[in-house]
Amino acid sequence: MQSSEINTASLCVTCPSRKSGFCGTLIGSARENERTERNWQQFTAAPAGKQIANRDQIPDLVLIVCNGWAFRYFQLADGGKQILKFLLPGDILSPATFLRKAFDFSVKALTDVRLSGFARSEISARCGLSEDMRVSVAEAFAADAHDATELVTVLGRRSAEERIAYLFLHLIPRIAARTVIREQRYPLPLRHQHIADAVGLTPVHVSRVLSLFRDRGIVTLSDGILAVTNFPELERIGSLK
Amino acid sequence: MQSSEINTASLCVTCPSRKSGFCGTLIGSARENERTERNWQQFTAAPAGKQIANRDQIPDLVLIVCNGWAFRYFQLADGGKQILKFLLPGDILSPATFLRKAFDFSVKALTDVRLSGFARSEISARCGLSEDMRVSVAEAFAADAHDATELVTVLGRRSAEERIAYLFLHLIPRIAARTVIREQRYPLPLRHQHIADAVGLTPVHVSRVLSLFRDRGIVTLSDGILAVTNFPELERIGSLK
DNA sequence: CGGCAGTTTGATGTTACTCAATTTAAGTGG
DNA sequence: CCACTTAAATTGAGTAACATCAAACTGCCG
Repeated sequence: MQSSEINTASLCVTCPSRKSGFCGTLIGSARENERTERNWQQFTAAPAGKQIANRDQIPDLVLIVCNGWAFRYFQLADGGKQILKFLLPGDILSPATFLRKAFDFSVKALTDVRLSGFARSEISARCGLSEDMRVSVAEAFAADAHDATELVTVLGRRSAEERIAYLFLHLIPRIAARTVIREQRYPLPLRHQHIADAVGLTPVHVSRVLSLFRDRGIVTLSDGILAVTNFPELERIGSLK
Repeated sequence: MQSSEINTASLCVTCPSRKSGFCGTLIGSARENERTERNWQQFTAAPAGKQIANRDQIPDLVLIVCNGWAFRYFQLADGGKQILKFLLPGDILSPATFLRKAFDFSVKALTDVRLSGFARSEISARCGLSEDMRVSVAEAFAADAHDATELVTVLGRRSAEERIAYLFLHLIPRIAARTVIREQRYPLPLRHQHIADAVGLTPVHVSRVLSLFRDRGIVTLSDGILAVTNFPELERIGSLK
């Protein structure tokens, strides 16, 4: 089960999908690449569970996940969390960092992760030069906006089963774009608690729903592997349209 | 109770708040204004209840609400709606239209509204010229992202009372930026059904919660006026932090 | 006056939460 | 390899929150 990795030297080549990560035009024309390379920071490593970014922080770097999983979340006063998005290799921690803007959320490493960062000043400069760069930045915002629209709808209007099915359906293609999948088995390093925090349920109820899915032969989640046994049914339950 | 209005001729002047609407740099330097003016479309009027934009549609205009209220929503197959955001004068129907991208949602007029539109090609051209313009576009995305983060958190983790209190707290400053407010009475043209669709409840339950708020002397909503009688308590209930 | 849309209220049902106990899995040190 | 520990998952029982259904009530407009 090889996992993909993004590194500074070959970002465009290694990035699994132009649509899902911010890498399409980050490395621009050949002429400019030399300058670009120098502006990438060294890798930063973080162990599983470590908080990578804080709400209200204003970093000078636009950070990207190179390896491993992380997640954006909003911390509640009562100790609860709402997970906003799971971050896979190629994902930007926060598009808001393109501007000189504070994070709206915190970010935590889910597995061990490595990050790379790019100076915001460099991005801004490039936006002045290249239409592709501007579009690329805007696309990053637009992709997040799209996800947010769907997530709001799911949380506002769908049942527990539908929420969890939606989460899986949303993650499956993103995982598949980054690893070789055999026999519909997707690596998914989530605890029940993470799923609960992502879809607005309790871990206890997540367990019950997953048991149901298992008994009905739809999906099985164990040992960090999501095995899909009845995709059409999963889609019927979790699809928004 | 005068209501504010945005019009083509004096967008910068009339717009109530640079932060809440997209108008800060839409009209750029004096030198360029003449060209800009010509590119604004005539007003478009829509009666209350009319659908203004469809999901999956790709318009050539970036549309802005000039007058009245509208809302973005996601239509479900089962007839349900999820309202994503209420649009007040100065708000862009969808930042995604800056790119050549389909709407992620539909938009409907809540009251009678007037709209104005700007050719996307014009915006793109200006992005090439002006740093302010680029920032302005990015700010529009970032503002929506911020709202979405909070809304997801509210829907995922808070009770009915908290959701409704949050909605009011979120709307109050936006209304105040656009009308003169006396005695804590805010014009709010929402039916219970709209509130329900916005925060993921049924209109029946919205009615019960509003009765509670009224009985406890927190807020009263009737005749399209939201009268706030105990703001600190409302804030205690609806605040996210 | 009648009709309609929206709100309110009551009774009942369902979903998902809470609390608590039990099981399973994964280490860890002997 | 085996006790011991600890985190996570499962299961059951009771409860709270919100939905659903239905009926009555209100204001408004023709």
